[in-house]
Amino acid sequence: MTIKSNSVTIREVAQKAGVSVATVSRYINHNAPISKDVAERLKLVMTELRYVPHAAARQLASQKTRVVGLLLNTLHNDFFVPLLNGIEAVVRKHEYNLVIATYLLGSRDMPPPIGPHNTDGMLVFSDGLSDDDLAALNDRKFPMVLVHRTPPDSLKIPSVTVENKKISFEIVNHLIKIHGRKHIMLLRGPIHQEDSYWRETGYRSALEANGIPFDERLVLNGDFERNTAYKVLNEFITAEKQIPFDAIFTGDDDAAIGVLKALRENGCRVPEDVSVVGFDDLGFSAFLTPPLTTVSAPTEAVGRIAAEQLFSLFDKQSPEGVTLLPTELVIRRSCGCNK
Amino acid sequence: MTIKSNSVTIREVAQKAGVSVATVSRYINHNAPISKDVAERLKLVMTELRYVPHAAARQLASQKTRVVGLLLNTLHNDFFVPLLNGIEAVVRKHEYNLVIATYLLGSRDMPPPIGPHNTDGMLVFSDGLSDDDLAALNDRKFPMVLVHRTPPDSLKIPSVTVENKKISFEIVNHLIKIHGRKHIMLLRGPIHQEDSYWRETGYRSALEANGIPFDERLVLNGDFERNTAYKVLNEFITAEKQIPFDAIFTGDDDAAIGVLKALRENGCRVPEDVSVVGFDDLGFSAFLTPPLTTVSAPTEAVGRIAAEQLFSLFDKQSPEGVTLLPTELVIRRSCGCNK
DNA sequence: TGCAATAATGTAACTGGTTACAGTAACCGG
DNA sequence: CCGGTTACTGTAACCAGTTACATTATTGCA
Repeated sequence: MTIKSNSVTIREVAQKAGVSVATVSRYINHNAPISKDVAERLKLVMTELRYVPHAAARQLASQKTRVVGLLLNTLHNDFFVPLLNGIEAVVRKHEYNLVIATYLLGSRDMPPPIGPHNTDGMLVFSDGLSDDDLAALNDRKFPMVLVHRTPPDSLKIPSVTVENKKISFEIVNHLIKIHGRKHIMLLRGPIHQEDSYWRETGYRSALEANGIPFDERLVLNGDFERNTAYKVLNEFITAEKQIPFDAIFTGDDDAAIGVLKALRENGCRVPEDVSVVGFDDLGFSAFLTPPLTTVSAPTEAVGRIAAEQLFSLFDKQSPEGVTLLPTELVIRRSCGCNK
Repeated sequence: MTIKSNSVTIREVAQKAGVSVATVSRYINHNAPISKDVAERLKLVMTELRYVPHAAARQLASQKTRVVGLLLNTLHNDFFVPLLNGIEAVVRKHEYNLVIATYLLGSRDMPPPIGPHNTDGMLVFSDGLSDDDLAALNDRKFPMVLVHRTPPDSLKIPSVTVENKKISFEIVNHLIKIHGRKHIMLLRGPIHQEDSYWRETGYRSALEANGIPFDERLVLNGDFERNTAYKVLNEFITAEKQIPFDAIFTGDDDAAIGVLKALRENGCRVPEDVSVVGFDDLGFSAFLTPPLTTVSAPTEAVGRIAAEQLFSLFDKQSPEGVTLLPTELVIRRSCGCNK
């Protein structure tokens, strides 16, 4: 390429200030004493020349990218707004950069877009990475923190997530005990997704505890996404042979929106005919029609804590195992209560 | 530093495959012919060694980062979910990485976290950057596309945003003409923010067209954020001297949530006592209590198109000026209509 | 006063790729 | 059979920083 980089280099700064490049580098990184007048001179020269160190050169020489990655499988959920906010705030505080990438598990032909080659460590959300990839990176001592996922047994990777099972038991139990619901549908999240798994487990144990047989036909497969939720439920309702149901545990609030839409369009009243409950307590959930009974999850805190743990890994601190943040029931009107 | 980088280098690959590093590089970049058997050998060796090129080294040598940046002032709005999705999809398609950073205009002491030193170009959302910074970067021919903001007169930077004024006129006009509202409050977005400005302009012209005097006291300052909206409106309502109002144009749907909360808590019925209308038509807006009358904006398309324009700038294509995407009225129940 | 520790700075090797330049071998039309 | 392409490959300079090592000046303390 013949395009000359028009950016100012450290050597120009050094020359103009009458010092060596090493001194300039030390000044930039504050990692060695610099005499006061040299420091002042450098400060002047650097602002005058509008010098900004070339990131790639720094990264190559120092073997540090000052970048953390966030690997997801999707961004299609309002859930990610608080999560991102938590993460971004911490990353910014540490003066790092944040790279976001989605990586679908299907795409095994190409390597993940982020990893040791371009970040110092990363946050892996849910199924952003396969167990194998996780193990390979862990072998190379690449700093990682899992978010909404616990590590495979053999790997010691810190993990931050929320309590799913007990609270799912509670919310389903609430539908049964308080509202007398007996035909409770479960709208699952993605298969094999961990939150989805534990929420289902809680759901099943609530049924069992109340002597209600588990009915496979009342389990729908969603993906924590409102459009899918709408489509799946709509198909279910308009199917030929009707299976009666009187409540839906939607798995997450975003899907609840799709569920409410499908119910409304099919003339089902919420909560009179069908109770609906969600999970996450997103910002809008209190304002839905009707206000959504759900589980409040500290999503921003999850992001914040996960990011903090990643930075503590950078400082060679020991991993903290699984951090399970508490969740709590938020009773509103969509279950049948009349707050 | 004594920590040896444990990553595989191009030289190891070259040696193991019995070729020179130049050949390996050419194979990686597909920019020169490679004999078939060498290509096959390299493919094998690279997967066997799990070789991933060192991003910083590539960047330094090629003067390309393969990274695009997105600079925002905040992430606190569900609006950003579709925007991010649009952007991310395009970035991924081009096999680039996406860096996200928030940069508050107040922080003039430190330079923006992303720029020519670590990206090939960037998307600047709204007030993510000052006019001065914009001009400086533009002088250096740094590729940029503005999102939800038009460039200062003197700068030719492509810009992608949505039509605000005409549609704001229409929605306020609707409140007046159809519902007979006369004391319409405006909950502004951030001062000096462009969407906010044009929405206000549309609001004012609708008042004027209907012979309703503009009343400064009915203008509240928000920031397109639900908590602020709640706080500001709540203070207004509970203030000592009451100023009557019968409608609110909230400026955006996320703020509408805060507005609905404040109204509900103060015993105002929507839409009986007060009409509420928003802007953006976020995923949840159809499901609020009551369903929100709003303006649908093609936010995902904005992200997609802006990103595409950035990539076309990389190819030295000419900028496209201001791209103004159409918006349309979405009438639901919160204005008083009874769909 | 002498000697070690510390402060401040410079020289140059090194990071892991890309690519200009050069060179060899095979191919091709006349 | 010959000069000109074309296909393929290698050598080594270069990108813009960091840092080990060396050097000199200064300070502290016995």
